[in-house]
Amino acid sequence: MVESFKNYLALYASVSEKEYEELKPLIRFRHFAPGEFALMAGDVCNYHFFVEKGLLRSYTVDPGGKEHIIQFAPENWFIGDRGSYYFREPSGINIRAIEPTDVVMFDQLFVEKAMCTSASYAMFNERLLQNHIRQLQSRINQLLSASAEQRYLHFIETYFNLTLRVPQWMIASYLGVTPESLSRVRRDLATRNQKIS
Amino acid sequence: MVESFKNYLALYASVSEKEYEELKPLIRFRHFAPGEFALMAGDVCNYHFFVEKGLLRSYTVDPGGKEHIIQFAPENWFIGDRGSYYFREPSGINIRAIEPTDVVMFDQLFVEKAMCTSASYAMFNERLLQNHIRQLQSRINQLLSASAEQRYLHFIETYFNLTLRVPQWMIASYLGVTPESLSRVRRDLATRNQKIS
DNA sequence: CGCGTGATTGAAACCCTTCAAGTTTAGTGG
DNA sequence: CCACTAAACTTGAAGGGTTTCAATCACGCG
Repeated sequence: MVESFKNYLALYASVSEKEYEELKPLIRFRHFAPGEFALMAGDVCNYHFFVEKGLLRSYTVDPGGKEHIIQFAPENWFIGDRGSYYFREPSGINIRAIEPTDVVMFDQLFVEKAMCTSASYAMFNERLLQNHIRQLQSRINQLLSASAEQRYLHFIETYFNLTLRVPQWMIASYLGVTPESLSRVRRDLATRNQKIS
Repeated sequence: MVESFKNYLALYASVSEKEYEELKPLIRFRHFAPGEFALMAGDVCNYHFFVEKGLLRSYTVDPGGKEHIIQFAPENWFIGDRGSYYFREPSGINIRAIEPTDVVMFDQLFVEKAMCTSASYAMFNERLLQNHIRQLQSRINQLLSASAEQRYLHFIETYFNLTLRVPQWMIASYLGVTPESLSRVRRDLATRNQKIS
């Protein structure tokens, strides 16, 4: 067992070994095989997931049956549906494994306990929330203003390590374009770079 | 003075009259004329704004000089740039009055004091954050999946009262389409409704 | 090998934008 | 109260970026 969750909390939330041991009974470890669901749309999201190893994705399915990827979660990322989790509503999103994935699952009880146990955990939690908002905001901004090519360039710049692990059609879905369009964008970028050199 | 901020806090954050009086020295009242800036891109966002009367909007300006509206804030809404505010970074957004607007301005000190003074304020603040995330998420989802017409229908459904106060080109900007496109969408909707009746 | 999934390519269609007129509306000063 | 102006909204025609649909290619795996 790698226990990267422990290391992560120590590093970013200053949770000591002793504090972690207190909290450990409240968390659950689980494995997901590729394609397996961690959350199905319609269910209430009872857990947040921390990815120790592997890769998850969250996505919605529109009325036309098309998937739209909300987020990828590789190692040391959190994923879940805060809206559903916090307001106890059925979730509109699915969370599913891309690779074989080991996660830590934790719920509201854990968060409350952690905030009591470790003073810095509350601050960490706040920072997580604020950062999440910042990231969502920036994505909205991009969807409003950038072309397919600009979005793709921004994606590989920001998540370069993912481009090798995620099938291309999922990246297209994340960017809000069709797989065909992304393929053409990539071809045009490649031919343009050839001409330059 | 209407003091709708006081009423709002009493209603949603269970802040008593006495608690409010304690906090009042930390807030600032201000008026903005139409077109006036409450925050200019490049500055750090030092305050959150609560709109007592009037209407604000926040927007970004892309490299091509086009405006993209992030949010409208009518009476009893909060507006600000959480990212800039929390991480102390220069903001990328402008906040500006559409109508003559009275606001309450408050900063981190107010929030911290409020959380100490009123136990329920912390919960309220958390709910505000979570709700914000939920709303951003839903907007991303819509930008990924909905056509101009669907977005417009969703907008008038959700913010009907705003459609009468906000110029149409700003609604277009919020939806991520050109004013011309929105005009056509509206015409098509109108003629279609005529045929039905 | 053959199957399935993902990636690519082409051609046509579609939605939306752009640009360039008009038209309407609202506000201002005579 | 009207005339004038500027801004907002509308409309048309042309163009661009993306999608759609269909076919083909590439690859990994039972």
